[in-house]
Amino acid sequence: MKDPLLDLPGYSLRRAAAAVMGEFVARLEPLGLRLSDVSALLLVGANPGVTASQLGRMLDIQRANMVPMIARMEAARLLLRQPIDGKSHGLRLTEIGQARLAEAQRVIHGFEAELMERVPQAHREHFKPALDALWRD
Amino acid sequence: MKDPLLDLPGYSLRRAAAAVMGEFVARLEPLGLRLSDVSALLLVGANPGVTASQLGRMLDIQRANMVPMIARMEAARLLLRQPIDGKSHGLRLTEIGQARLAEAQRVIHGFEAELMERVPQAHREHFKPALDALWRD
DNA sequence: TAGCAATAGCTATTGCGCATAGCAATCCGT
DNA sequence: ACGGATTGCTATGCGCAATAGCTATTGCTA
Repeated sequence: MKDPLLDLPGYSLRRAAAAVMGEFVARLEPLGLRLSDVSALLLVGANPGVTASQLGRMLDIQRANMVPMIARMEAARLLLRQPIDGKSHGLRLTEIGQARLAEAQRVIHGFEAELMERVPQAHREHFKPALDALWRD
Repeated sequence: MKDPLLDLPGYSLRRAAAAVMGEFVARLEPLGLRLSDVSALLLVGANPGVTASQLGRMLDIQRANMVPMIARMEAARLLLRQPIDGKSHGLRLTEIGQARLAEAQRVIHGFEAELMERVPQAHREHFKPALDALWRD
């Protein structure tokens, strides 16, 4: 059976991302965290007081889509919002949030290490730089 | 503003795939084709008579999700289903489907060329092999 | 300082891709 | 001939992201 897709780098990118993210999501499941939660957790942890808008810009997520995400994490007692002025709120991790972040970080680092192991050593150092060229200008 | 995500190869993979696929989808829009349509079009074009199940296995798409996809493409007169036996149908491109495939191939090849151009030359030859190691065993 | 554009947060809705569960009909190997 | 596997299908739900539109507040500038 011919498969012309196998010659297309773009298809390789798509399938590789799907496979890797699927596995990552599976490892996150025991923590009760979604993919998007983890990035927010990391970013709020590293930048206490950021607003939802700033977060959205860093993650390239629309403001509208930040709302349910923040609400869910707040409901899970992972973070809290404190008013900065009349229209902005600063986000900070609760203690629960910090603990969950620490767990997530263990998962992340283990996962990233295994990910890089799966890339043949000859290509390893080229992996991230090549990908970064495609989305960071 | 600190961004710990930028150090994670997995995040680079995710964002690169999203950026690249977004751009690709945009170029497909004038043709009235979805991302998943294109892969089906390519595969049916290269393998006339394949069944939806075989297609699904090649693309790693569940049988259940093939149904609306095939139905849509059939409704658009891109392909037709002819019974093989009492339960299977062979898929073939119509003339319209073949013409649309040819258009899609032009888009694809142009896009793939530009994609590889955006990968710094030093990393270029490592790009696809590294990705393929992550999803093809 | 008054006015106005930009910003922050939000609601509501939609689309895409993918997953699971279950069903009826058909095929095939022992 | 029978039972397990396969095919195509319905129905449904989840996660992520996009768009349009709204209110209130902020902050620049004329």
